[in-house]
Amino acid sequence: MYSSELIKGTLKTIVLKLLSDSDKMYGYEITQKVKELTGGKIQLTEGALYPTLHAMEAQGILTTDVVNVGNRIRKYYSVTDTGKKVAKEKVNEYSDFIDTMIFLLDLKPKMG
Amino acid sequence: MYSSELIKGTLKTIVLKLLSDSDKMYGYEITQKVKELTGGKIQLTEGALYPTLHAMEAQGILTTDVVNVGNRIRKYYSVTDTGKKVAKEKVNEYSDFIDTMIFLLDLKPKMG
DNA sequence: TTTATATACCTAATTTTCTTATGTATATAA
DNA sequence: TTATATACATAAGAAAATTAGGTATATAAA
Repeated sequence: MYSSELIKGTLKTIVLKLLSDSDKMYGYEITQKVKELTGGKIQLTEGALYPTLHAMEAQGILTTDVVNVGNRIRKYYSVTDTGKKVAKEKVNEYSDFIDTMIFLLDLKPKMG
Repeated sequence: MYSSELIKGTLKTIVLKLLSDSDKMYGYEITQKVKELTGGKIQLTEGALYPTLHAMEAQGILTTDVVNVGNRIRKYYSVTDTGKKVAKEKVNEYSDFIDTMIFLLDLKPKMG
């Protein structure tokens, strides 16, 4: 787990990236996917995630689809057309930011 | 200029890196150096910088040396031995974090 | 000459964003 | 029957920044 201050400001970008690459995902699923993909290094907290999802829905970036699974509720989120633009902008901006930080901190990034 | 949320959480790391690579720097100088190195993409605000410098001094990470230049005051900051450790840890942690974000967002970092 | 910009420090109120804590409820494994 | 996992949500508080304001000197431009 990274110190919490590092993760600040990356939540929306991460969520939009994951949702852009899949048809739809629900909140809990997003937390688990991020945990899995980062080997537990990033664990989104529900207290941060849910309000952010609600805000992005209110902004027209996401739409929801509530589904009953057994007796439990699942609220699926999908990226709207507007949201897809926002997602690309966010990811591109973060990519540029990372390049700037790599230069500023004189880092050697690993290649894939 | 990046959207302000991205820069959140990186201030201490940036300041410690710059101070580690130079003998001493004063607050205003740090803002100008960061602006110069990033082509204006990152501009530290004094309202964030000065309280952070004071906090790091109180924590024993930095020491100060006040100098008169003409009739103006300059407060030079240097990294202590403890601070050098903290600086390395911060930069290493951020480096690791960037690798994780590159993987998570599926980015292609530029090489130096 | 006076006005704007740059240098150089600082703090306080507010806002943004997150953590922590709490709540509801079902399903399942120990 | 008790703990853990699933699945949603909100609210109080903390952390970290922005915005706005203050003091003061130096210099370039109008």
